[in-house]
Amino acid sequence: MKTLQMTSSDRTTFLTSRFFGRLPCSTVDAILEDARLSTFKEHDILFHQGDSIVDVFFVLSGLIRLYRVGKDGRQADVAVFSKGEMFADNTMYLGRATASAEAAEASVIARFDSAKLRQLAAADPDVAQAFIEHLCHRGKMTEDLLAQDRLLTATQRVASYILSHCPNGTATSFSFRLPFQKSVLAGKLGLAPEALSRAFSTLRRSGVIVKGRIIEIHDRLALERF
Amino acid sequence: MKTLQMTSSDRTTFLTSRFFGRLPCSTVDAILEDARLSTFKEHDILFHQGDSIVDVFFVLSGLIRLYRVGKDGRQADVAVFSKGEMFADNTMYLGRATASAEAAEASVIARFDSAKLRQLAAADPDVAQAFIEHLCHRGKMTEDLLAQDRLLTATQRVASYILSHCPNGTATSFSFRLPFQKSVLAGKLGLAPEALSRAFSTLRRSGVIVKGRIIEIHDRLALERF
DNA sequence: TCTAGCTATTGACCAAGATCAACTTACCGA
DNA sequence: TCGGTAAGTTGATCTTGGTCAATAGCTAGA
Repeated sequence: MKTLQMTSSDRTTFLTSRFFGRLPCSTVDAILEDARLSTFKEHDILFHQGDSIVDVFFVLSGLIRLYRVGKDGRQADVAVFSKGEMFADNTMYLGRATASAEAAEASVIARFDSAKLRQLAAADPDVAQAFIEHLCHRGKMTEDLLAQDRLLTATQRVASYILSHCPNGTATSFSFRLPFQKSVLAGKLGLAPEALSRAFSTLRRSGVIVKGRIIEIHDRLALERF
Repeated sequence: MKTLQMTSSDRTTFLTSRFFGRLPCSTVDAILEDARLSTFKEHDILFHQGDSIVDVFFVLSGLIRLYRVGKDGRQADVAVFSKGEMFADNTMYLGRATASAEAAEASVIARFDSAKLRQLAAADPDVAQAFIEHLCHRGKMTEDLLAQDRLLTATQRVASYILSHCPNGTATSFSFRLPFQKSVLAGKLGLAPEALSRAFSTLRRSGVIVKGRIIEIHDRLALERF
């Protein structure tokens, strides 16, 4: 882990993010003054489930996965965060990490002091609002995963994920590049990597072609029928 | 649905709840002035997934389940709320219901105007903090369910639920009464009712005896081994 | 260019839980 | 007290996805 200086590109990442983007620049500046940047190598652990956490984290680049560990050592992902996303903000109030955090790729992470942010949230309604909105959104993402796990088959979950990357408009074919390894997508969707692979294989008959990280959809309507 | 007056017992329910309990009485009084109470019969729908919601809801008595509906009409519970719990507060900021709400038992529900609560949260840091803490807690509950679904078998999930009702202390045997029908517990744990029944049957060999809604645990340590 | 290691795919097998059906138990109202 | 209905249990079968192993493909470094 190495300490870094913030670049103007980093600053842009903050300003265009969900949390910071709705705050006045002066407030953002005040918060960013306190930012401490670190790099993490792939597989580095940021914190463990149950740890006392005194920081809030933000992804400047790379990928972070949150996971819980079962008694038998197996891991289950509960969230994945990419560039521009804040995480572990719930620990400002819960105090302890609800899951472990690991860098799924080499990452640059900014950290902010929880106590200072709590004070700022108490003093500035805009900051409190930003947290409330962020937590509402985060909660919906988790609820989405729970509902999908409970309602959909593996293939339907993959189809749904693909459709969520469909550009707006009426195009029936499109392609996109997976922003991470397939094993990370498998974890996010609550599947074993083999099951993800089989789901892609099943979707091949519905016009989904996988070339490494590139996913080509030849018939969007066929996907929507899953 | 019938409109009701608030009783002193209702007021106590508010004051001892997670959300209201941490607020000054003057703030609680201001919020409760706006409360509108209604009764719902079992199976009454409060709102549907996707509805525009302009209220925040609170359970004074009874039981509310939030569920999502799949394309095939199947339902998956994503949360269950009992007396003293607030729900659909995320719609203050998301605007639309992320799930449908149904009374799982005859219920008395208080409703509060979202716009007024948003204004109050913007004006009063204590109210904003109460929402933030409530959303953090709520998010952890959802993450708990997601992680359990992904990590545990049906029997382990039931064992875990039972252990969460274990009184503090060193007693190795105890009993408690399920606060709702078993079919509601099944939904909450993401199981078919038959699967819940089989899990209880499996746990019989580990000292768990089911008598209607009464669950008797004869060997807590055996349960902890699941 | 080649080799080693990592990622992903495919095959085979097995376990868990859903689904459907039938039966039992419990509760409520007449 | 009796009958009807709802809740819960149990059996059988099927589907889905996990696990383990082997293989293929891809990438990076020498």
